[in-house]
Amino acid sequence: MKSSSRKPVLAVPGRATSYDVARVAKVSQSAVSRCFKPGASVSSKMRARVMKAAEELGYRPNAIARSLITRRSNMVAVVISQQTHRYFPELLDELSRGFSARGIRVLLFTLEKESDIDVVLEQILQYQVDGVVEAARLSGEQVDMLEKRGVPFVFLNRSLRDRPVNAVCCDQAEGARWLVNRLVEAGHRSFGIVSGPADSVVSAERTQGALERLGELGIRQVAVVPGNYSYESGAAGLRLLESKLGRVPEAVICANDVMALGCMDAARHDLRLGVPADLSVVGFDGVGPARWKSYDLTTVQQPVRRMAEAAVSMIVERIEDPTLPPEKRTFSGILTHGSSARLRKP
Amino acid sequence: MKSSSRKPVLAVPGRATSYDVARVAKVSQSAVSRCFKPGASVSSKMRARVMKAAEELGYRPNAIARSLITRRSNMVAVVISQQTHRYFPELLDELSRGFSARGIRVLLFTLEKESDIDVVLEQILQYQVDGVVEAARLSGEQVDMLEKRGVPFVFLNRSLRDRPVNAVCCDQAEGARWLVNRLVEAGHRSFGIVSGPADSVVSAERTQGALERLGELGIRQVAVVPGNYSYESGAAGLRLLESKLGRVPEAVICANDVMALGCMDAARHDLRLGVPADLSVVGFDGVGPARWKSYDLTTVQQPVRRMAEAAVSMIVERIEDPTLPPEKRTFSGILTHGSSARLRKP
DNA sequence: TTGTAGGCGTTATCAA
DNA sequence: TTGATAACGCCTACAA
Repeated sequence: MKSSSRKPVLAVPGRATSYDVARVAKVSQSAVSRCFKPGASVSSKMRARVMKAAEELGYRPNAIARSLITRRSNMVAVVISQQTHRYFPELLDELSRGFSARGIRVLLFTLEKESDIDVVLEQILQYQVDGVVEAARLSGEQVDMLEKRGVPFVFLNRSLRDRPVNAVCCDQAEGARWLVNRLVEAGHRSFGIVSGPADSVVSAERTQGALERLGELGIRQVAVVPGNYSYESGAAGLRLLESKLGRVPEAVICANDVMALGCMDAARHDLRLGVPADLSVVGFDGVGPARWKSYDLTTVQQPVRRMAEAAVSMIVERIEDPTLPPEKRTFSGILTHGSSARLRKP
Repeated sequence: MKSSSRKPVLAVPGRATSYDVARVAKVSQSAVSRCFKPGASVSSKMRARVMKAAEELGYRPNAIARSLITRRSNMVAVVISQQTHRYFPELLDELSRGFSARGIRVLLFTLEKESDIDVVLEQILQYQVDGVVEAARLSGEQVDMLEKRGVPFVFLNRSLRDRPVNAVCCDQAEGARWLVNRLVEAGHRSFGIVSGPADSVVSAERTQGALERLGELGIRQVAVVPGNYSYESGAAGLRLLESKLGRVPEAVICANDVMALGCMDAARHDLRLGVPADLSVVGFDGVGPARWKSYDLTTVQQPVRRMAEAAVSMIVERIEDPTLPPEKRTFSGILTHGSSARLRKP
C-alpha cells in the first residue's frame, strides 16, 4: 500500500495529512477528503472511522493545498490607507464581520502612503485572493491588471472616471450641499472650508460640493484652506481662515469630523469663541467622538455598516458569477443635527 | 516536450503559470522558477529571456503553490477583538506596518465576542500561517493546539498563568500604582474606579493595581463600578459611583481613556462639576482624543509602536528558529500629565 | 548554468 | 459508496 509506505510516522508531530488519517482509519486518502467536504456521499460508518482517526491525529485539511486545486483561496484582500483606518476603524470591522460571516478570510493591506499601492497590488495578485476591496485609489493601469486577471474588486468611496467599475460610495457632494443649505438658511453668510489632503478624492468631492452650492446661493465670502484630516490641522485651519478672511467666518465646514473637532476646540479654547454662538462648525463622517457631549457635532454621517455590507455582497456575488456587470451603489449620507451649528429647527 | 503539450494556450487569460512562461521563453520550467528566486544562479541571458516572456504574459508566481512546497505561507494571523480594535486602531496599524516591512502578509481575524476564538483558531490552523499574534484571550487547550502544531505565537497585553508563552505586555499594575501615588500625594482621599468588561485581563490588572496601592496607602473610601470601555459606560460610571459612595469621589480612575473622557463629560455637562477643580479624572492608553484640548487627559500611555514592533520581531525570530525559548517582554507605560487631574507639579 | 523528475496536500474524475 | 490516479503550480535535489 502506497499510503502506508510513504510516511512511516507523522513527519511533523501535530501536522497530520489526509494520508496519515487514511492510514490510521484504514481507508483511502480520497475517502478522508470526502469526509471533510460538506455535501459528499459517504456512509456513516466510514465517516465515523475517519473522524475518529482525524481527531486522534489532530488533522485539519490544509487550506493552502485545497486552494491550489480548487483555484479558490477563500481569501479577499482589503486595501485601506492608514489615514482612513486610523480615523475610521469601523469600516474594517464591518468588512471583516461581513466576510467572516460568509466564510471568507481577510488579507489586510494598510498603506502608509498611497504610492505603496504598487507593491501591495503585486502581493495581492500573487496570493490568489478571490476578490479585493479597495478603499484606496487605483490608477487605470492598476485596474487593468486586476481586470485582466479576472479578480473581482470593488472600490469604497471612490471610483474611476470614464470607466465602469464596481463601487460603493456615499454621495459626498450631496451631503455637502445639504450642509450649506441648512447653514445659509439659518443666516450664515461668510464661510470657511478646511479641506482634507490633496490626494483625497472624498475630500475633493466634499469641498467641491460645498463650494458649488455656495456659489449657486450667491455667497461670496468663502475661503478654503488645506488640512490633512488630523485634529491639529482642523485647529490650524481655523487660524488660517481667520488670517485669510481677515476675521473668523460665521460657519466652518471641515472635510471630516476629526478636523471639525479640532476646529471647535481651537475656537473655544484658543480664540475664546462660542460654538455655535459665534461660529458654526460642521463636519463629515459621523465618527464616535462627534457624538461626545463636549462636541455634539453637526455632521453628515456615512452609513458605514451598510456600505461595508454592500461591498461585501458585491464582491461575493462576483466571485460566484464573474460575468456580472459592474455596478455602482451610492448611499446618501445622514444629516445629523448636533449643537455645533446654529441651524433652524428641522 | 511535456511543457508545450500540457497547455496549448493560457487556460485563463492573464493567469500564466511558470510553464507558460517557459514555453514562450523556450526554456525549462525550473529555469523560470529560479529567475524568481532571489539568490539563484542564472545567467543574465537566461534571466533576460525569462523576464521578457514573463512580462508579456503578465506572469506572477503563485504564492499559494509556493507555500505548499516551501511549507511557508509568509502569512501571519492577527487576532484582535472588535473592542480593542475600535478603540485602538493604532495597534493593528503598527502590526501591519511591521509585518509588511518584513515581507509578511497579515491575515486578519476580528472577534465580536471572545468566544468566537474557537472557530477562528480552526481557520488559523487550516491556513497554515507561519505565526499568530494574539490580542485576545486563549484557553490552555487552545494554546496546546498551537504549540502542538508548532505555530509560533505571541500574546499582546495578556499572558497565561503558570505557563511559559511569548508575550508582549505593558505593565498595567505599575501604571495604576503610579496614578494612585500621584493622586494621593496631591491630596485625594476618596476614589472611584470604573473598570472595563469583566472578561478583560487588562482591565482587571489596572483595577487590581489601583486597588492594591490604595490599600497600601490606607485609603478607605474606594468604590468600584463596572464599565465596558465605551464612552457611555464612563459617563454612567460616574453616576454609579455617586450613588454608591453617596457623593462624587475626589478622583476617578477609569480602566481606559475613552471611559475617562465619558466620565469627564458627565462631570462637566451633567453634574456641572469642574474637572479638575471638583474632580480629578485619569485613564489608561494614551489614545488620540485624550490629547484633545477639551480633555487633555492625564493617562498612562501605552507604547503601542514599540509593543507592536516587539511582537513582530518576536514572531519573526521564532519563525526562523522555532527552538527559541518563550520570552516575555514587559514595557512600562508612560505617565502623561494632562490637566484632567489635580496633581503636584512633577 | 541548465534541465529532469519527484513531490507538497488537496480535490476531481473515473472505474469498480 | 469507495479507491486509484491525475492534476493544481511551484520548488529542489540531482544529473547533465
